[in-house]
Formats: sequence, structure tokens, C-alpha cells
Amino acid sequence: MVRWEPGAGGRLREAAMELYVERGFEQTTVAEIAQRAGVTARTFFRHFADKREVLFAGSDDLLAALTRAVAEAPAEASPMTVVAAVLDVAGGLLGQDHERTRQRQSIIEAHPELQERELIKLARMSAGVAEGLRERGVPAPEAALAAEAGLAVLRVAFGGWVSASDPGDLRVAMRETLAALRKVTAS
Amino acid sequence: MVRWEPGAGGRLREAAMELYVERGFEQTTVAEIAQRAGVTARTFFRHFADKREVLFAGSDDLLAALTRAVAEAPAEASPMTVVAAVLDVAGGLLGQDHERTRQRQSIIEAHPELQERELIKLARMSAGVAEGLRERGVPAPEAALAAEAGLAVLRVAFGGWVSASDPGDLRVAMRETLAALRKVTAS
DNA sequence: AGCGTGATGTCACTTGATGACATGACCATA
DNA sequence: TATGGTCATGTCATCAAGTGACATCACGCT
Repeated sequence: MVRWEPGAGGRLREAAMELYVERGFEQTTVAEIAQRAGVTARTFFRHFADKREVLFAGSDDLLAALTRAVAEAPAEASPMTVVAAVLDVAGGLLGQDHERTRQRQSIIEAHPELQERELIKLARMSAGVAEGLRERGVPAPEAALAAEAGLAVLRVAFGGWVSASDPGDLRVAMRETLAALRKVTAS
Repeated sequence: MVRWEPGAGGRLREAAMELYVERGFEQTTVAEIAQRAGVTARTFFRHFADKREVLFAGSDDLLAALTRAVAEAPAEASPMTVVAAVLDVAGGLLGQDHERTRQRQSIIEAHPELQERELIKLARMSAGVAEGLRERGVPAPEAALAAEAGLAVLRVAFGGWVSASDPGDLRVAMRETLAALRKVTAS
């Protein structure tokens, strides 16, 4: 006889998504999430640092992929070229599962606490990319600027892609938005 | 005899800053802040929505100043020119009181919860500027990009200015950083 | 004097979050 | 087979954040 079903983390993620959709974020308690997942509230907090974190489970993987993309970019590439490569990777990873992403994003946009968490995750991405650029020999301010510019592109492109009724490839949107950024900043 | 000393909000801000410096953010309770300010914990929450907000009291004024700067920019100015004007205003307001700002920032940087709050405040600035640009007739994606680019400049310039041992005028740093952004994105 | 208003205090309560300890399935190894 | 360790979980206790409801009382106005 099993003492507990495996995969508690995944079940908690599912349950949380469902409940956040059904009643909203503040209206659902951790106890309810845990109950639906068949575990205790205490177990919830062993899998996720807090009630918000459950919506941002994949972000560590994304960060890792982005920093890898920085490291693996051609040595002669300019900082913005590296950032473009990073955006391509990000677009590939974020641009799957439009419907699910859209649902998740609508939860986040309805709750400032969740937006805060999302913003700090994105800030960590930017910081990670900047650090990677510095390790490639890019001077610190230039690295930070390139990374922040990339973040600007990502935010705008992703926002448009999520809210689009007929979304194309997010990577394409990223490239177009990067081009638009170049045009805007040049004016 | 006065029933209570006026200026509870200001006293709470002072007390919170002091305690956050003395023991760190999580180690100080709202009850302690309130006690030092001579009020009740309940009163703290009447002045500030939560324990973090007390560090971001001026941000509404800043946002208002920035949106005003957008509205008051010359009609023929390009989006990035408007953003440059906004950055000048931001630099003027944020660039006072280096020592106090530095202290406040060191508290924020030591606590992710506070970084989250700061990021959402900045995101609101960006959103406000973008909205102002749209009201000037700038197409939505371009407006968002210009505002986000401005935010990138602000973050990098402000970060450098805060950590500088001998800070110059933040507005100058803003202009230089904006020029650097133009150079970086153009590569 | 009477009256409303506004900032505060008091109390009770829910919920998020954490520490300490117990439990029992699973695994390796003697 | 037995023994012991590990790991995920449960249980219990506790603290602190945050909120709603109601009382209080100085002040200004009429």
C-alpha cells in the first residue's frame, strides 16, 4: 500500500491553477489547494515557498536555458546579437501552449501580487543574461543595458502574443519587436 | 490635551526605515513599527496597505510627475524624445538625497519582497508613460517599447548612480545611459 | 450646547508561513 | 531476513500579516 501518491508537486500546481481560475487568487486558501491535491497545507509549503510561487514553477528552467544561450553564442557576436539569440530561445520556450499560457497570464494580470512575482522572475532573467554577457567580456553597463533592452522586447512581444486571438510564432514576434525597438530608440 | 500626535504617517515611515535598517525587514514586525511611532498596528494598516508599502510612499507623486512630463512635451517630439524628457524629470526627482536613497536602496536590495514591490512600481511608471504616449497618438506597440526602453535606461542609470561613491547629477547619468542604449541597440 | 467628522484604539478573526517532531514506505547492505 | 538510513509526508503549535466591526474622543461648525 502506498503511503502517498507520487507527484505531489504537479498535483499542487494543477489544483492551484484550477482554484485560482475558479475563485480567484485571494479567495482560495492554501488549505484548499492542498486538499484538492490530496496533501496537507504543510506539504504545499514544502514544494513551494509561498502561495504565488506555485504559478512560476518553470522559471528556473527558463533562466537556465537563457544563460546557456548566452554562453553558447558565437564569440564574435555583439551584445545585442547575443540578446537576439536569447530572445529566440525564450520565444521558443514561452511560445508553446498558447491557451494555457493565456489562462495563466489572465490570472496573473488580475492580481498585483502575482504581477510582482512575475516581474522579479523577469528581472532575474535580465540579471542572468547581463552576468553572462559580462563573462563574455562585455563591460558591465553595456551588458546591463543590452539585457534590459532584451527584457523590454520580451515584455512587449510576449504581451502582444498572449493577447492575440490568432498568435503566430512568438519567436517571430520577438524578432519584429527587436527591430521595432531599434527603430524607436534611433529616433 | 491632544488625543493623538499628528503626522502618524510620517512617523511610521521614519520608524519603519529605522527598524528595517536595524534588524532587517522580516525581523521587524508591524507592531514594533507602530509602537515606535506611537500608534497601533491597526493604524499602520490605515496608512499603508502592507508592510512593504511604507518604503514606497512617494511613488504616486513620481508617477504623476512623469505622466505630466509626457503630456507637456512638445507636440512634435518623437516618442524617444518624450522619454528623454521623462527621464530628465525622473532624474531630477530621484537624484536628490543620495545618502538617504542609498540607504533605502540597500534595504530593498537585501529583501526580494521589497524588490518585487519596487519592480511593480517601476512597471506602473512604464505603463503610465506608455499610456501618455498613446494619448499623443503614438501607436501602442511603439509607445510600449519607448516606455520600456526608458525604464531600461532608468534602471541602469539609477543603479549606477546609487552605488557610486561620488555620484554626479542623476540626470546627466540618464542622458549618458540613454546614449549608450542607442549605441548598444544599434549594434 | 449640540452635532457631525475623522483619525485612532480595541477586539476578534482568518490566513499565510515556519519550526519541531513523528511516521512509515522504500532502499541498501550486512 | 534484519537493520538502519533516507525522504516525503503528517501533525501540532505558534507567530505575524492583514481585515472587519465597533467604540472613542478631540475638533470644528452651526
